[in-house]
Amino acid sequence: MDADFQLAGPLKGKRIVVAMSGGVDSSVVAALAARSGAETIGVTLRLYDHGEAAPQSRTCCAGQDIYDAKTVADRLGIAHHVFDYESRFRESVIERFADEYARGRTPIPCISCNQGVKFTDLLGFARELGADCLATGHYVRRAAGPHGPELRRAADPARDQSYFLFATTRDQLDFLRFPLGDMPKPAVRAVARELALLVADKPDSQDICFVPDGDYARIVKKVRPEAAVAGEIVDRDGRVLGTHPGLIHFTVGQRRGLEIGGQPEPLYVLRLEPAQGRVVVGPKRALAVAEARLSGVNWLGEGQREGLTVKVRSLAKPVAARFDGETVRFDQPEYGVSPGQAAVLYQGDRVLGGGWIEETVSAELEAA
RNA sequence: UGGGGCGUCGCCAAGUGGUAAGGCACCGGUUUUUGGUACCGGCAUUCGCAGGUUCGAAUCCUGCCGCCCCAG
Repeated sequence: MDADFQLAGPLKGKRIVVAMSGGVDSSVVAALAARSGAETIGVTLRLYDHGEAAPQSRTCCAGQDIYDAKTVADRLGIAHHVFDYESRFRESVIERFADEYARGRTPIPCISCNQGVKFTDLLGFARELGADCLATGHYVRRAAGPHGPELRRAADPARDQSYFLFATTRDQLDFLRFPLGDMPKPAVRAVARELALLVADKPDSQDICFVPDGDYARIVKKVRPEAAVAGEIVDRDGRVLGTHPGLIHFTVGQRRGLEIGGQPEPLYVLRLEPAQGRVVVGPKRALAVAEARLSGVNWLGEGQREGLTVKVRSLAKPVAARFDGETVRFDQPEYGVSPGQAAVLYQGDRVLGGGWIEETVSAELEAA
C-alpha cells in the first residue's frame, strides 16, 4: 500500500520528517514515507523516563519505545534522530496537567502534547531541517478543500483521533500529513508485518503515556503535592454526605469512587469547588448540560454556525449543536461535560475547530 | 428499668413457617491514545446472641444484649 503525502511534484528530492513514537502506527508512516522515494528522516522525542518501568508499558516516547523507533528506522534505512524534550514536556504537559486538576478541572494531556511539543516544537524543528512536511501516525485525514487543506475525521470512526487534534492551526495543518487517516488499523499492522517491523504486534498505546499504571492522581500529587487536600462531599443543598481524599480524584460525571451508599439512585459528581475543596454530587438528571462556554477556540472552518455536530469526549458520536464562536448549544442535553475537557465541532467529517470547556449551563435548571 | 418500637450484606431495605428480593456502595471484566460514562459479572449457607417449638423458622415462644420513642 502506498500513501499520498500530498506534496506537489515528484517525491524524489522531497524531504519528509516523520514523528516516530516507537509504536506501530508511526513506524508504518515512516515505512510509507521511505517507500515513497522521498528522503525520510525519523525523529523521536524523549518525553519522560520511567526507568525500568518502560519495557512492557503500552505507552510511547520513553526508553524501550525510543529503542524500537531506532530499530525500525535502521531497518528502513532512514536517518533517525532522538531529541530530549523531557523538560519541555514536563512544563507544557505534565505540570499543566497537574495544575488543571489542582484547579478542579479535568485536563486532556494528549491535546496539550499535540498542540505544544509535537505541532509547535517538533514541527518547527522539521521546518528548520528543510523538510517539506511533518508526517505523523495520527488517525485523522487532511483533505484539500476550496479554502485550503481541511482536517477530517479518520475513515474508520472507531480509530478517529480528530478530537485530540482540534487545536491544530491552519499554519500547522499546511505542513502536517496524516497518511494513516484512510487506513483501517488491520491494514496498518499488515504493512508492519509485511516489512517485518519488530513493532508489528506491539499493543496499541492507551491511557495517559506518562501514567503507565493508570494512577494519574499519584502523578498529580508528585508534581503538585498541595493539590491533594481532603474535603467534603455535599449534595446540591449543601448537605454533607461524606468526605473525599482530594478533588484530583474526581471529574464531572464520575459515579464511582464516592463511596456513598444507602442511596435510592446512583450519585454523580456535578461539579468541583476548588475554593471550598468540595465535591458536589447529585442524581444523573442533574448532570444534563444545555450549553458550554469555550475558551482558547481554534477555528479551521469558515462561517459555519448551524447544523454542526460536537463531541465533548473522544469516544462519542458527534451530537447536533449550534456554535456562536464562544458557546456551544446542544440540541439535546449532554452528560458529563467537564471544565478542562475539549468541545470539538464538526460538519460531517470535517473538523471545524473547538475549544476548552470553561463552564456549563445546566439543562435541568434552565428548564425549571 | 412503666409503656411502645426496632435490631436482615459496608449503607438503605423486602421478606411474618417452607428453605435470604432489590437499590446504593464496593470488587472484577469489557470498551477507550484524556478523565469519565455505559455494559457484563461478583458480592449474607445467613438474618443481634442463646435456648425452645416444628418435618422445616429470619419469620412462633423464652431469656439476654443493644438502640430508639413516649412517659415519668
